[in-house]
Amino acid sequence: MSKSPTVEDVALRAGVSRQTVSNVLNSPEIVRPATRERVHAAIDELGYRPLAAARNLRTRRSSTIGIHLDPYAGGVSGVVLDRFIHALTEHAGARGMRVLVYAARTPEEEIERLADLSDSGEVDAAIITGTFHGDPRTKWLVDHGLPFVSFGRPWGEDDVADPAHLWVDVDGAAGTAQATAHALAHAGDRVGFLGWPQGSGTGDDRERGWARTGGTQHGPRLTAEDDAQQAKAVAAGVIGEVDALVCASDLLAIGAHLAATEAGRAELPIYGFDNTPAAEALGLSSVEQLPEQVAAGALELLMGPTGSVVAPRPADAGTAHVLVEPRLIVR
Amino acid sequence: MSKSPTVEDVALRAGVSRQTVSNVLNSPEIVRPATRERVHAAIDELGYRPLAAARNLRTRRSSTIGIHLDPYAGGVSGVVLDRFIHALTEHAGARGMRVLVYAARTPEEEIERLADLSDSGEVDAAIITGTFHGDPRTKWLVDHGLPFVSFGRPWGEDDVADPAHLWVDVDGAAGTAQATAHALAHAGDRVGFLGWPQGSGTGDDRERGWARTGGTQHGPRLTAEDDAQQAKAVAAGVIGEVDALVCASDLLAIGAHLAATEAGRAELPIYGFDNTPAAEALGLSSVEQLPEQVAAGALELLMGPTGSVVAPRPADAGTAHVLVEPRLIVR
DNA sequence: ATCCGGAATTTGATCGTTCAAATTCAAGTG
DNA sequence: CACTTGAATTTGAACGATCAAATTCCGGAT
Repeated sequence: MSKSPTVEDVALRAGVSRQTVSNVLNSPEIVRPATRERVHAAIDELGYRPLAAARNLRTRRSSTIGIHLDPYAGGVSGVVLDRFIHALTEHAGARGMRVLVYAARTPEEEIERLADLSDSGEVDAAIITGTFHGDPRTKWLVDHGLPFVSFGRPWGEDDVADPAHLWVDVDGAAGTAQATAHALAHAGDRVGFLGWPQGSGTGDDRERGWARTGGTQHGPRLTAEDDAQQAKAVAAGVIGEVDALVCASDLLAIGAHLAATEAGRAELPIYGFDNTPAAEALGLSSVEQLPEQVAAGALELLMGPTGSVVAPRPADAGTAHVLVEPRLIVR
Repeated sequence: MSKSPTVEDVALRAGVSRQTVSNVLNSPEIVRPATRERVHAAIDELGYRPLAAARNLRTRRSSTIGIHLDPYAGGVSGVVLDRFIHALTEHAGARGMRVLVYAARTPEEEIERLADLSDSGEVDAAIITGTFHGDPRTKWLVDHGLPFVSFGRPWGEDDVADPAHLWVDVDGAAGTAQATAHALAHAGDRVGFLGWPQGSGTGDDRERGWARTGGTQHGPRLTAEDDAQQAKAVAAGVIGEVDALVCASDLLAIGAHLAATEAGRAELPIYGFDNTPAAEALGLSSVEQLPEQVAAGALELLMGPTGSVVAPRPADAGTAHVLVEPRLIVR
């Protein structure tokens, strides 16, 4: 295995200078077409690829985005994050970006990782997930000057009119609203809601969609932790009194489904959230988050509509976020 | 934001030379303790971190491992890969390695990505998943000289005595054997097996565990594609004739569970594989793959028991693989 | 006092790329 | 034909770290 060719080797072969080769790769439009072709030919013949480290050193850019990998919590919803990361990787690749994953178990540890990656220049930007009100990570990132987008809005403030930073999210209320409307149209008036205990931004948001679509008028509102057995127990009490149940997560929906089945009402329409493989396997309707669109939105906020370098959009009112409308999958 | 300090700044501050600072970071043992402390103090005061690009350029190493991210196939088993990647990221971090993910939809596209990452020096090694007999990726990797480990053995040859490359895997047969033994001990003699159509290395391996533990003697052997509805249909025919069902995947197990429930035998012991959240939610027993151990094994093959640079173990007979014994989770 | 040898530290060179400035080229103008 | 102008191309320097070789330091033997 001989050592790989450098820009100099290509230049020699094409009868031009280093810089012209570099220009062909980075600013093709300023190179005369005939020259450009000659250089391309040389590149192909030698199988040349720029060494990332050298380029990164000179340009002080890594063209890499860091993203946190949640510890396995046992919850169903990890799937959404996984699909998001996958979509992000694909979109990033199309824009000449790479995706580096890092692990951390606490927000503090995550800040330490981010400091590593940022100061050593390994990432140009980060994407954080599962933000909450008063999240130390967002403050640190803003102070530190590392461009970033959060998947999940910065609950607590008016995050649309006065955003603290860039964010992407799924419009949970719109999702449960779709589910509720579908239930009202096809199942009956008594549409209940099974959600999480109050206080989580995401959960409250999803409940809002049900409430504003008329759910409160006829159906009960139940609460359980995100656990199938607990959901089953809670749901069991109302199976006879509802025509349908809208749930804040697939896990809750599975619990409700188990309760319905035991009560002999297996056909009771139940709507989950996240459209996980489990919901699909059980034949439950579910709200699909469309992680692909979220990923595209995140990159757009970080890099502009078509750019191939990180150039975050300013966090101005109304334009600092992407809110994706989810889609109900009926089964 | 002033520009970040370099090794020179630290040296100046500590009253030593560049190289000594470098030595403190890379070969602390050759630096006199007093000097070492002085340098460390300077590093802390300035908040210095080595610039990865510069180091990578000089050392011709990236300390990064590339791993493929599967496209979302809709299957339950993605969870295992996700947990594997998470564990890999944690272990890698502890050894000073980073994990870069890349996306590809076909083996050919994956080879193209690997060529990119390898030739541009962005990764020092790769981990590929879902290998099959005659996989073009392994041949390419071997020819190209990029160190790698496959998650999944190179089915087809005698991969233990005459391994073509390094690999890690979970002992599927051992897993179904555990499940079968448990069923025989607690449920009854008639233990059936619900697997995939013959021909997939993984599936055949899992069936083998059931067969060799005595399953064939008393229970039926069924086949379905990895789809809950199909599994349900197939299982429905034998619910009355078995005391337990061992399945090749959680998705099959869910299908079987649905069939059992409809037939009024909801309590029929059913064993899945992968221990996905869905199985947990439904209260099904399942074989847990222990992706954490697989990840540790992969790194050990690539970097030795404690090393912090990529130095793959030679692919010799008997020592070129790590086969993890899975664990049955009883519910 | 001088010399020796290993440990500790410093110096000079280099990795491959792109930036910034300088140079050459080609076409048009007076 | 010399002269301008803008486009195309080349040259020299720099990014920040580590390697390899050279140098200094220091205690012990002569």
